[in-house]
Amino acid sequence: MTPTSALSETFAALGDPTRLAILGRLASEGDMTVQEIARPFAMSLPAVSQHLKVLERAGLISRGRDGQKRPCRLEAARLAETALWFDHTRAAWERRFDRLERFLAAPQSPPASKGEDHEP
Amino acid sequence: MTPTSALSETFAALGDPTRLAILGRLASEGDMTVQEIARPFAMSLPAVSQHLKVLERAGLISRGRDGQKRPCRLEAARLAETALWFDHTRAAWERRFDRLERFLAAPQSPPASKGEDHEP
DNA sequence: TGGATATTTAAGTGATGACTTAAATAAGAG
DNA sequence: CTCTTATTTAAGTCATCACTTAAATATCCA
Repeated sequence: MTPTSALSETFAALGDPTRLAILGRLASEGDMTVQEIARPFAMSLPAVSQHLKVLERAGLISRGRDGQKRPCRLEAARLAETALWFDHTRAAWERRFDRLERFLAAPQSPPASKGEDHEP
Repeated sequence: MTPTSALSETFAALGDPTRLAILGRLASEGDMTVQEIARPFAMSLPAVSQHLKVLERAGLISRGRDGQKRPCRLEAARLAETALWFDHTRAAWERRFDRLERFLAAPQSPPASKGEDHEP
């Protein structure tokens, strides 16, 4: 569905503690202006503005306009869409296990697992 | 629970199309050696090896030893653990909506939403 | 109009990231 | 021991990233 490049761009946007904290705060406290978002961080306003641009490009937030303020809002839809990747990956993983189980349950000779020593 | 820095490191590891593809293949095809992993990619073996190191540091894969081969295995546990962030974030988001709804349902005057123009 | 507030753009810097090729290490096979 | 296979380390390059300060833009308010 979503092309891998877009997915990885979204994950890359999540791959920064500051941006993760911003999203967390938008989720629990609701829409905020850039100044409000910036307040708890020990960094300049432009730095925060740049983080917000990354989040917006990744589709994780949107911005409205309220006079001179640009309120930021979490985009829950993109969040949910991104979470799907984990579901799909886990599903593929489990499908593989099911196949393996069915194979091992068959009355033929067991196939002797190849990759040993997997807890160093 | 998981410190934000570790979470963001994991997301950063997911924020690359090559690594995302590697994980997808490990999920659906099972444990693979470095060579097998590298085969479909148009990049050198050391490049792939470096990607694997990133994934391992992020806890997303583990590696065993089978003679000269180092089979890579997806770490489903870390994957599930990472997916929890989405659950938590969505939960916080919904809690906020519940509070808002309860407030709006109260017989007092409605609070006039502040952030307008949120679909440009 | 002029001034204060909110936010972004520009331009630069140092660190990190994604590669490369060449050489090192590790282990199985003759 | 030597050859081949599997993987990693070393070292270097080029692009991107996370910031910074200074200046530009936009909007409100008197």
